Amino acid sequence: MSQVLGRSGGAVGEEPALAPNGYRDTWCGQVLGNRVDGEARVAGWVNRRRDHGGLIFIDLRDRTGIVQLVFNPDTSGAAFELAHRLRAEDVLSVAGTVVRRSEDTVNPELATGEFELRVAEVELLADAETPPFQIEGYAGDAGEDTRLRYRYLDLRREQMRDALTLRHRVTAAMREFLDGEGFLDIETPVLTRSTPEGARDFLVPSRLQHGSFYALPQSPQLFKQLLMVAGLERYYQIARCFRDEATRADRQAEFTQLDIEMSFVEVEDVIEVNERLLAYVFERVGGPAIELPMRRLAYQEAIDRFGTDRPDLRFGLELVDLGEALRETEFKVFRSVLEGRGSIRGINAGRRELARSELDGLISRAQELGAKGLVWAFREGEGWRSPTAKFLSAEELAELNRRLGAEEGDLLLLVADKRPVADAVLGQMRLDLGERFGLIDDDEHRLAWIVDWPLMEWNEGERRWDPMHHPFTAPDGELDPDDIGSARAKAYDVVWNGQELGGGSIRINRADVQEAVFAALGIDREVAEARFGFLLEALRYGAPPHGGIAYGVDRIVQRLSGAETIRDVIAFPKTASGYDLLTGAPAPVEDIQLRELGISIHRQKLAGH
RNA sequence: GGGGGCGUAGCUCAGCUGGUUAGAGCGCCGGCCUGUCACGCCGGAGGUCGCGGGUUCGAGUCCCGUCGCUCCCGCCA
Repeated sequence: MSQVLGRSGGAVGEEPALAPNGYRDTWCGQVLGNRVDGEARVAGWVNRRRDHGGLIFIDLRDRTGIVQLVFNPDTSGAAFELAHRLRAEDVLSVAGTVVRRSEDTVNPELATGEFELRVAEVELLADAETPPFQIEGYAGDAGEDTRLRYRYLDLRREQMRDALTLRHRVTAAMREFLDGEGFLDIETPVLTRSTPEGARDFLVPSRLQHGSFYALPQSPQLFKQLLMVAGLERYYQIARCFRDEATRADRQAEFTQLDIEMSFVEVEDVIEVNERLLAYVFERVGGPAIELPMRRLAYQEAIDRFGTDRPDLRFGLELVDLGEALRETEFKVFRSVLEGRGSIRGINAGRRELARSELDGLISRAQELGAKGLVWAFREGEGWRSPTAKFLSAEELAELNRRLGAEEGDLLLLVADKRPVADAVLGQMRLDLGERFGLIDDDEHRLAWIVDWPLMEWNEGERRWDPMHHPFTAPDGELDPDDIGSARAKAYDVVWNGQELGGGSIRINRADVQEAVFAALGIDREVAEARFGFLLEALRYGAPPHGGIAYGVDRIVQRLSGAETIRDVIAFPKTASGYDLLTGAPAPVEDIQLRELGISIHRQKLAGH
């Protein structure tokens, strides 16, 4: 992933003024030009020591950067003696004279490289054991498990400081904007009620009610709706959320959302405020400029043209539906798919030359993605060069070429399968090919709203309707119980270069509509009352029309910083299997703690096999 | 839950079809060095080859199990 911010655009912003104290009166990274020949005191960590015998250089590091210290026995014998014993990561406070370096000793690589501090006085504030890895190594970073085990050392690295600084600037900009728009920052509970829908909950046992559990929130969804019922009108929260599901490069079980909710709004109102929010945040942190209003794309159009509900709009290679061209086909493979109400879809990948082995690679990739096969072809004259060409009539080939806009030499890829499979396969292959053929410009940024979502989707495995977003999303228009499949939702996602940044909806604000949606989802009245009775009840007491959105803060920062994984923008992340390698969590607890909670655990290992 | 990759010195890694005493760079320790900034030069220490079992005359290397890290699928309303 490319870095979106220029270095000057700055993960690290202008440093705030430093209140001088006994340890320091300026930052290491601050340009010392205005203090030349004056006294200065700085504090920080020994980044590197270069001992020349009669002269010792130390790079002193603090949050803002590095300054070179010079220890010369002619300046201070005592300081020189101490400097000789200093080692990496020792913590110092030093005072001395700011000196402009001579022309030939300037270090252009260093922000403070024109200056140095001639040390007269040094105090060793803390000494450090040899760190398990070099803070600024150049043989390659330490492995991630080592970095996480000693995260407090890993965070001393400039790259990590920059990531956390950027994260701060992003959340600060969010707060600035929302504060200016009249939103209230309100905290909601972390110990809450389990709602078995959606992801697996993290549970917290109750000591006072054995056998009962709190759940950690998957999102503040219901509480923010209650805040709207309560008349708070505009709410936001940078909220920690928890989902007990597998971790990924862009997913942690514990993550941060920017959660927003507004009253007396429709879809357009929410989108309008949020476009300005994103533009403001990006502008404040030096991210890409956002043109407003942002592009809108209906869900169905996104699926039709890109095979996904979060399309990367930076390049073409759009999907084309080819069923019409093959209605009468004799080719058995296509025919049986069409008769089974499947679809045949294709991509024109443009004029390419691929070896047979590369084409085979495309076929395996398609199969890996779930397709039974992949038809490849190159347009040649009026027809195709393709193993499949002989099964298709000249008219069919001509019509396929026309629909795909195929010109001489263009590579055509077709998938025949159930519609969702064909979409998923071609949608992903489109991304693969865009990358492979260099069609994606890293400096280009396309943000778009995906709107006009289906309200529900059919879950074939469970043979029931599931909500596309969540069960509190307002239907667009009346809900027809006999035609659930065509119900639309007042929902919207914002997508950036093929990644979902956030999503939301107008919520149901009437109890009868909420009950009808629960019924359509196959949640009967009693169950609905038991699980969501408090919401239904609140909706009966005068709930304003309301809606909102939630953003993945970690992902936004990851994207802005160009980090490979979400873990690189989280101070203390967990590993793929959910461990915190620094603290050792999760860990066994004392038996007495379990007894207090009324929990018994089978300790299999006590048998001692 | 499933599939792939990885695990060798403090760190990053090399180690061939199984074969004598397991190597490199950085770091660390000692010595020399007054303009380096990835300082340089000389010398040195440092290994349960993740762990357990098996095959073999012999295992870092092959097999089984297990633990950990990681990527992907499932999952993530």
